[in-house]
Amino acid sequence: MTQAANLERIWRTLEQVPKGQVVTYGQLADLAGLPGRARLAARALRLAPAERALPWFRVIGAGGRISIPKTSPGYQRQMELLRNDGVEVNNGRIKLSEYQWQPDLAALMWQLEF
DNA sequence: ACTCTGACTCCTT
DNA sequence: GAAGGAGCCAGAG
Repeated sequence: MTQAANLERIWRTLEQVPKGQVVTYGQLADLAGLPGRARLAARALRLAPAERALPWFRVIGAGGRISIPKTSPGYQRQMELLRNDGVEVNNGRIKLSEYQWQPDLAALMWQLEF
């Protein structure tokens, strides 16, 4: 498995996340078939080509917290985008019990290609 | 080869 | 809660 392939898996998994729902870095890595590689998921987001228009803002830290420093401009941007999705964000926190993505089998079928 | 660093997590204070 | 430490993996210097 090359690194490029791992990034691709993460990106494709991220594309499945529907509007109004979120995933944590760890969950995204797990779903992409890369258990325990939350940091790789974070890196994948940073390296994601803009033209791909991935919903990077639907990825949050474990426990439902926005994982961007409050001092960074990206913090406010992510909150806006999430609220635009209809997701409630209170003081940088999101209720996972309500918004965490629960993928169905169909959404993960693409993985069988590997 | 080695040290640093990070859009991460988990566990302990 | 906040803070610190330890795994963690990859890229950068």
